[in-house]
Amino acid sequence: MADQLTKRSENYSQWYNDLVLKADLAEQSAVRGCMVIKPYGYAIWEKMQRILDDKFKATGAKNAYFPLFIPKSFFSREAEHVAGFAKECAVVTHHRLMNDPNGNGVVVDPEAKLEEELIVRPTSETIIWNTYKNWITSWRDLPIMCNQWCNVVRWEMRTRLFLRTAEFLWQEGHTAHATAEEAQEEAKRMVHVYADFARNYMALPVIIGHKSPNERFAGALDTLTIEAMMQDGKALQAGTSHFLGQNFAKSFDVTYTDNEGKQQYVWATSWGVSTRLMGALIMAHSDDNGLVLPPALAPIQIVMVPIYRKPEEMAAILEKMEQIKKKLEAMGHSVEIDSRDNLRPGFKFAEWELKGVPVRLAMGPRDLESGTVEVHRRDTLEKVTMQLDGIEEHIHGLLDDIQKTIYDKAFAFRQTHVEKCDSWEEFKEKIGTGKFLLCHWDGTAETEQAIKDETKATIRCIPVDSFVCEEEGKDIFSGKPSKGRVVFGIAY
RNA sequence: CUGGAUGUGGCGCAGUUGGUAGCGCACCUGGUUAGGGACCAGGAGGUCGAAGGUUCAAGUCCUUUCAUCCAGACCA
Repeated sequence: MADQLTKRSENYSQWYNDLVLKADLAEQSAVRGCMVIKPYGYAIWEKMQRILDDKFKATGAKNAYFPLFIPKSFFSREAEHVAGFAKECAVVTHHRLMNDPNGNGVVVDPEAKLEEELIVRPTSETIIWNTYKNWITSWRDLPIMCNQWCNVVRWEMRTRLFLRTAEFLWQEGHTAHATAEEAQEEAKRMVHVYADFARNYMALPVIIGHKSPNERFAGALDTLTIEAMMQDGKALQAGTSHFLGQNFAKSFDVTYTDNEGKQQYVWATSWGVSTRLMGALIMAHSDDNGLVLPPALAPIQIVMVPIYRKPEEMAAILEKMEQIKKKLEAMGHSVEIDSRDNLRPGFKFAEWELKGVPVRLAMGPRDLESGTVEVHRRDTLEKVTMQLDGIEEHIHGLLDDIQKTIYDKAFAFRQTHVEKCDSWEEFKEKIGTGKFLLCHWDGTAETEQAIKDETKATIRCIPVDSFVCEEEGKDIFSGKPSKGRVVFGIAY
């Protein structure tokens, strides 16, 4: 009996959850709101990490590591920042356990109360800026560009595998610059690094843009974002890069002496992407047969399934497969031969499809005789029988083609789900149907909030590289003058 | 925190008017199978989220509590 996924149309959330579980990516942990990332899921994350890390280093950033615990007092320094995170912080108050005098197991030792509570980092701006203070004295020390790969904790009320867990893995870059221009340039550069990664590796068309003041990172002067559209038409913020101005420098008193001998506050940026990217990957490309992984991120790019009756057949097929595998690996591809002999081919086909492996090769006695192999591509589910001769080159090209096809499909989907809208009535009707709407906005937080209250829609971004529309118009809600259109959507 | 629901072998579920647990999948053994999620036979595994109560007897009734899920508010 086929172990089918819930159809997408019925309940997208349920479908997504089933997908994550059944594709063996992750599961809910026994710890509230946390997630266990399983080896196959983690392999995807590792691949993402490796690619991103190389890109960061190419911009001059260096990896570092800062503490998990942040003294509570650090949070009181930057008012806006604490307001943004205060409601979702885990706090360490004690440092010791003891046996319960009443015999009820182990309890917290009341004697071991911390003088000052420690906050489990929800993000590291505060502790990093407290550290940067000691690293920066002269203009010659700048810029400083550090990135750290770590976990952070945000005590969310409702959690969702990969998209919003209490603890998640991410990368956070924190840079310090001598001038505002340089910092703004850095923030801009990093959002483009993210967009490039999303588009070329995740096969995810994203919109680059500025966040509206309401949606900005707590403590930022400007937040740049990449916004992706999922298959249900909802928006997912996939990465952000912030221009923090001098807010943190002033809060933590980080100054340098410029080349004229004057004391100046430094300018800051921070940028990050998280395991949420995996959620984006899953929701953007998967179908009812399971995951569809872009070859650039698939832990296994090619799987080979032998079909046989007798041991001699199996030996002969496996030998052929090993030859192909070697050649493919020499070309830089990851290959797996599924030689498990307790499972039938049909079962293996279904299982590897569920896991999203881009290309599957099947070879049986018939192929052995005719010198052929069956090539199946995950994205279109097409199957062709081909001559073995030159098969490696064909697969090499096929992987590129799959990568492109997945992107094109997601791109076409988004293009048909974005439209201009100039009537409030129309807006209310269409926004819930899984679309991004390009609308005029008067630039005020009040209007944005009013629209959100009434429709749940938020300004996903003020686009800068696609859907840019800087024409005069009237705000869709208030009717006040507007200088251009922004992207509205319902977000995850 | 508000509203709704659910907690029974690893997973998904059933359990009638209370009479101390059953099914499917998965698992183990043996055999037959193998080009789209195999079949037969045998086998192992739970004391029903937790605590308390009613009763001769509780998965089933009552009270309390905890946890999870869904929808809100919040968020990457």
